[in-house]
Amino acid sequence: MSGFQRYKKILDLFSEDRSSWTVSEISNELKTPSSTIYRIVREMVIAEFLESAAGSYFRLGPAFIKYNRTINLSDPLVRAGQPFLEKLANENPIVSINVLARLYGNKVMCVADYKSPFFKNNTSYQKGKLMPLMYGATSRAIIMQITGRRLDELINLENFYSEDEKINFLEGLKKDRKKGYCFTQGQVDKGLTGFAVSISNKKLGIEASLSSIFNSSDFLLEHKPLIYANLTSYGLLVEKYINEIFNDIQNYHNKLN
Amino acid sequence: MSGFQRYKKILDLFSEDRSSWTVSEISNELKTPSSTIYRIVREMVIAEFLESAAGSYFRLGPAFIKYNRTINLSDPLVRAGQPFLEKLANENPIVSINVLARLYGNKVMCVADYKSPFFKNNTSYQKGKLMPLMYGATSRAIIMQITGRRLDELINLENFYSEDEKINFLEGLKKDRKKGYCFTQGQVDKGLTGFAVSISNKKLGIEASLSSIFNSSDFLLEHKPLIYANLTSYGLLVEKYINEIFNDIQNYHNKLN
DNA sequence: CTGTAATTTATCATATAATGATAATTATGA
DNA sequence: TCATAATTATCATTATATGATAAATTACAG
Repeated sequence: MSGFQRYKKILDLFSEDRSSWTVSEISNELKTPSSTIYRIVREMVIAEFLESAAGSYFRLGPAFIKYNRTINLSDPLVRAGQPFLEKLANENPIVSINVLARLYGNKVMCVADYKSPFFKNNTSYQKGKLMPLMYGATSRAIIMQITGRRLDELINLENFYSEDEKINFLEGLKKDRKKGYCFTQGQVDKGLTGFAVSISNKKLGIEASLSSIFNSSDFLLEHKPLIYANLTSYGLLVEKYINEIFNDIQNYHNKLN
Repeated sequence: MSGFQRYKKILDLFSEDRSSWTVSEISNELKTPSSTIYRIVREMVIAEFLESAAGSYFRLGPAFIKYNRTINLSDPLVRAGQPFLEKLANENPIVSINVLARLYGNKVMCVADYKSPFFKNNTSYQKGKLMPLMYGATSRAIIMQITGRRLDELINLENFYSEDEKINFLEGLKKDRKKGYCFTQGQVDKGLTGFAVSISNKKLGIEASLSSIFNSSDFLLEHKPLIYANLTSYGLLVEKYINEIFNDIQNYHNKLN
């Protein structure tokens, strides 16, 4: 164990299911003497990456809340897109969850969402949760904008049942790219139907999507044109704002130099 | 620079105003050779605490979103209280922002909030933002539950204009403790009025508050009884649920051993 | 309140890792 | 394509982490 790994290995023990650990539990789990763990934990407590809780347990600290807030306030995708999610929900013909998601490594992460007031179900795309790249409209609208070697790399990380399935997937992707949007039913969550368009900004390295998710039971084919029109127009709007934010950032940094 | 500080110093450069840095900018700012910074940044990129953006800039990475989500899903205060914020908003006589906040070090941090659909203003208590301990009902309901040496320590960290002001503050706190709730107007945000009750759980080390914040222009004295009744009853409910969660956690850990 | 066990901190010789100057390689953009 | 900037690799030197142990502090049952 060396460098940042030393700290990360400890942080990674904390999960939704197991959100508090004692030093001796960590020590056992990582097979590392507790004097060492105590030292490292203390460092992270001082830095607020951990905090001590009752009964000599430790849990993740407030630093994560703080940095997460910084990301939210400064991420061009969130800044540009967040304000439109509610409007999009209001203009959709049926109740919906509306999601901004982006590529992180080889996974997709939702970074902002808005749910219509009377939408009852929950989608798996929750803010901060990593989702598979190959299923659902939200993810598909992201991967469909990627081509060439980059796409190959990502595709090769996935386990397809067969070569045929892989070719099939790529064919479908190509068609969606032509159509300009993705439409899937029940791929990620049973009973939910998703629509998505791509959002991208090369200069900022943003590979993302804007999607609306509906109850399959509410959804009728006649809704499709309006949903598509809404997503497309808001998608373009978000990209326009991302670009403006990029210019702001550039100007800011130019001023500094 | 050593230990965790090495990493934290870099992370702390990133802020809402300056959310992307190049290696050479970091190198200048920290007066550290860029070969060293490159090595450290690379480590953090691998760990997803940083990610590279366009134009050789780096920004905070997805790890923070992930860990923040873990905190949200597992924090007993959030888990117990989040579901009630919307209900509280609906039962209040006028539109409101409803906030769960807790003590972190010597600051107060909002960990969950719900805003009535038609509430226009914004409060300074945003999720993840650190707020002063001495102003506003939200903070006051937290500090008023602290006594003895702990209170002295926290009070001594604050800069009061005079000894008189300090004594005054402590007197007011005592009165609020007796009343069972706090009520302030315009202490943090002009034009906003706040009500708050304490939330605590000794076993879990939770020192927190539940508060409702209103537009001062909407607020009438006749609203007070209902607001107070709502806050008190939901406050007790939240504490009850926190306790249940504590028992769950205990059982879980007992099973593991 | 007291004694005891558990938790946390301190110490220190040794092993290990970080540093930074420099060179080599790899993107990037005109 | 070339030229410049960004990134990675190398390595001797310096600084830090490690972990066994002891000491101190805290928690808590009686």
